[in-house]
Amino acid sequence: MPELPEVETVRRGLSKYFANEKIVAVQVLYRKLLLGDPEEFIQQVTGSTVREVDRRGKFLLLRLNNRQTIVSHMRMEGRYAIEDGSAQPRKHTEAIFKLANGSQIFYDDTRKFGKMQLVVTGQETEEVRSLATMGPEPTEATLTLDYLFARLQKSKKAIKGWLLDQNNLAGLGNIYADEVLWMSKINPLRPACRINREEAELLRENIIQELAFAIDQGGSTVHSFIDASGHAGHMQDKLHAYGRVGQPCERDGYELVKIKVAQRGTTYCPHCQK
DNA sequence: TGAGATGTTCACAT
DNA sequence: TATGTGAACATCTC
Repeated sequence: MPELPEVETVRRGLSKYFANEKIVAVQVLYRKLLLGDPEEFIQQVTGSTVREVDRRGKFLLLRLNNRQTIVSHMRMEGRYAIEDGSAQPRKHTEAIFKLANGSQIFYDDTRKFGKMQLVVTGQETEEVRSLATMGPEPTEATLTLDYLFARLQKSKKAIKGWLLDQNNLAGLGNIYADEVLWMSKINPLRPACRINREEAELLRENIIQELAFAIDQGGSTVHSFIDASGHAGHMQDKLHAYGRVGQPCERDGYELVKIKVAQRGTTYCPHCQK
């Protein structure tokens, strides 16, 4: 379940392995992976070179040398893997990029939710609507307290759901939303507009620090996430709330409970998250 | 055996 | 406009 830290980890892996190697062939084994015409995709990508790999929120942007960009979203279980030239497609392999150096990059997706789309470089926001409306990246410079607090005040939504909305800020998913709320001692059901400025400041710092820390840990391996070279992350061992239902809160020892907020499983401490 | 849970985004309903 | 719900899928658990 790639969230921002996992996508960033994959981005770094792909940057290294695509690294100016020509893509000599593309195989698409699941046509619905692609938004747009599959033939057009294959034709444009074949013979091109990935100059660099960018990221915006949970989207990967593979910059080709022919003024095209592959916009890739892994959704739930999408996964890139580096393989040698003899590797055969697996049950859920949806696309294969064969590189000039003989290696292959597989895109696998057990649940088939992930999507790829070819767009003209620079036209991403015109062609991918969620990129056009996406909120700021969660960094010190781009996620300001003034923005965060003002935007929180405008919404009555439960804070958990608010944090998951990529239009408010980019990159948080279910795992890290639970984590930053636990760290900030905020109840996931609290309406966004009921968070005061001091709490917003704390929330902001926790979001920025937690995501940076998770990237440093190579992401969380909870269900299927593995980086592009096949290594699991370590972040799952550092989580305080997500996946710890029934276990004692590390702060006060009370039992963590699981509820549903915005249709998503949400684990929190009812004693210290107010 | 089969219902329910898993989690991201979009389309649609209210 | 803002918010909520179900669908797109496959797999695992109870």
